[in-house]
Amino acid sequence: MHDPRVLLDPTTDAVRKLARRGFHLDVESLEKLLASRNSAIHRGDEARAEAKRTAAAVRSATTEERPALVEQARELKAVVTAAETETRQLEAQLQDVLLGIPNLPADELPDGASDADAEVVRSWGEPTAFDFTPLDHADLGERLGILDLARATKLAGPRFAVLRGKGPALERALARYFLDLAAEHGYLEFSVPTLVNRETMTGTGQLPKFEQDLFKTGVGDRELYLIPTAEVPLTNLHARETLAVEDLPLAYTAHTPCFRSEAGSYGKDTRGLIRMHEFSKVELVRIVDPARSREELEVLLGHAEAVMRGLGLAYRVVKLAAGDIGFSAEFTYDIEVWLPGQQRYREIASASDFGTFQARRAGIRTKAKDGTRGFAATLNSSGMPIGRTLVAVLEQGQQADGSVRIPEALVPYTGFDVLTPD
RNA sequence: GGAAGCGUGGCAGAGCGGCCGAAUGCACUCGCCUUGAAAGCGAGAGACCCGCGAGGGUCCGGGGGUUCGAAUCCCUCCGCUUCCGCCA
Repeated sequence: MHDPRVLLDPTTDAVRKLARRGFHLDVESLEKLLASRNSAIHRGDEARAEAKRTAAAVRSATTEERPALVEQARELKAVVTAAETETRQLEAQLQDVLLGIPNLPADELPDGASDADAEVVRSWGEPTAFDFTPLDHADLGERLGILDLARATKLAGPRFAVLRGKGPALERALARYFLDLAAEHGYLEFSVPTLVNRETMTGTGQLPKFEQDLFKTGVGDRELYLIPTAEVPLTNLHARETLAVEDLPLAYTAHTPCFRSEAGSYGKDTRGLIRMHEFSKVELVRIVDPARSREELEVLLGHAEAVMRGLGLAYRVVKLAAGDIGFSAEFTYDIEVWLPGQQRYREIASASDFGTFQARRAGIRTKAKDGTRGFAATLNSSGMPIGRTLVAVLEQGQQADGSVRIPEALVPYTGFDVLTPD
């Protein structure tokens, strides 16, 4: 969420920045709304101050003066109540408007609105060359007997997966490897709820605008949302808290299931494990001094890249286009892994700098030694999703005989170094 | 799910319906003292909102009510603790 005064300050250049992501900022109506809210607050404050003085006067008043003062106090109270009602309404309106305004994309991002407009920053590793026609992970998985998508559909519908045998073992190995790397990089591991309340979802920006992307559960009058990523609980751990600047950066990680409705992606990636309603992921979150957020993003990206390099997976890093970054982000790098089955790079992780946007929503405040107060900056990156990494491991590791070579770094976790067809 | 109790500042813990944003202690900040530290002494210090500022307002779990006036009274919701039941 933006500070409306900053947003309306011409030097912020918000209108132009938001236009890059196709959002039209209605400056006039926002200004009007802000001004009327402020004047309602002011009016209420004035009347309340007067009412307090009058109430104090009642006490020392003589019996004759008393009735008139009491009457006056009653009238003032009516004014206060009216101003408060108006303030509440205007405040709610302002909140509605502000919660719907996306973050300002950084100027360094390329123009454009799709992944085709992303700018390649660097590539690592060679797209695997095969002297046979590589299979995609779905075929590989079925042949190896570790993946059963048909039965998953029977259980829950499309976009769910069943893994069997060495499949789940590999999943578990990946998760442990990711978590161990995260620990090496200084991340504190958490185990968090995967079902969270509305406020938490609002803090990181999933709500109110993207309700249709989430799964929701309800029992009686209770409503909880299934997290689409551990970013949500991890970032909100410090919601409505004040953090000492000298304690930053905080680096947190968690391995959780993630649930996404994938509304609006009908027909996309219908095959295999690329786009699931449920998948598991190790997430990395950093809560940092906003003055250092862009440097911290580089650090975070480095940690995510280390995972890919550790597994020996060919990948590239791209800078997303201004119109393609998420609602809450101001800068995003994607890591794209090479998928031989598709003969292209596919997104596997996003590393984003949210500036103070999420912190304002969630109320993650900072206090410096000299007493200066502000909001923290939040960052996050996958580090990595288990399913998509498994896809890459299978596809990049496949061999002519239909077996799959397991990356060396994983062998200590799996206890096997090759997957062979049943 | 049933019963009882409790929710006050970073923590602990006072608080007759007006003099309470709130005693006191600890922790904290700055001075003095000390070779240094501790102790001791002195001073200071809450958060949030509106305002260029002066200043004003809000906040004693949340919401509502009574009253000229509520941390204090009433209702309600939430949370915590203990006991019972149920369960992994």
